[in-house]
Amino acid sequence: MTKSTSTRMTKQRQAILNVLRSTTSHPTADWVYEEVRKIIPNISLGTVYRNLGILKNMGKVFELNFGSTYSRYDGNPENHYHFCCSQCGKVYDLNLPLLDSITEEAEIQSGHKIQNHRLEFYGICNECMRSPKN
Amino acid sequence: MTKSTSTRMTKQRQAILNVLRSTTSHPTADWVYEEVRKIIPNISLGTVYRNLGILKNMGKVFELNFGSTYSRYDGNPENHYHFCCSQCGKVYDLNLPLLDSITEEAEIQSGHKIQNHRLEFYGICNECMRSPKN
DNA sequence: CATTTAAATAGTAATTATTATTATTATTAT
DNA sequence: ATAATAATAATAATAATTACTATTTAAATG
Repeated sequence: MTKSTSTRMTKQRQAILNVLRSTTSHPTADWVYEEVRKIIPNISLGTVYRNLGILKNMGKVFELNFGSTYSRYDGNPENHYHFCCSQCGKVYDLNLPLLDSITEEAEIQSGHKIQNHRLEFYGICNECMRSPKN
Repeated sequence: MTKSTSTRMTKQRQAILNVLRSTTSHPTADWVYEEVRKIIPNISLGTVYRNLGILKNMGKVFELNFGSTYSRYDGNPENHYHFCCSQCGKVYDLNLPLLDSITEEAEIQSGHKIQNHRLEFYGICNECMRSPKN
């Protein structure tokens, strides 16, 4: 196994992971960049993107891409479901049990090897319902 | 109601819709563009994008954005679930019953007004399983 | 501890999907 | 036929993300 799948936990990488774990707001790469800059002022945006990708491959971070042109990142790598507000764009975690049986069902029905699934809900969040023009 | 929500079914728009309805491959805007060019050689890529957006708003087309940096389009606007191959990137339709009850459940649990949901499965498609290095 | 080696970084340039702009063309209404 | 306006082609502009490169950093080894 000379597979040198590098994993130096640099201070940049650690700071990015810490930022992601400190919020439930599913931030964008740019938001993470701005936050980490408060700690490491001269960090590069490219470093943020590269590490988000590495952390994703390491299974420590999850990438979400809803209807937008940009990705959001989730510091909770366990599968869970999301709600995305069509008005303000905020993404919320949902506390629902995982649908394990549906994965099997889909596998049997389709013949593909299914590893995981993603479930997302769309609508208007309760915050926007109170104050419509957010 | 002077809301002139234009809807001229131009030959470009119709051709785009026809192309989308003629395939189950969930093509990208660029693929649609190339296909439509076989019929209307000087159609503009901007026209394809604009019409995909209009058709989406009209509810005739569905936009999918999986793990990629680009969108795919589906000529079937009815909600249904998808499988996306992590190896070759192909997107397949799944023939599973809709999970209506989970929507209610999520609404009650979260307090948000939920309008629709999206369910996607990821893994290796049976084609890639046969010939690994696609 | 000094040296070697390779990964990681900052800074910048390049890419790429998508959207905006604009002058022109086509379609519908009067 | 004329007027009004939606749609188009062609092009330029945006914006998120990725690639590049010289330099720095961290781990490994002697």
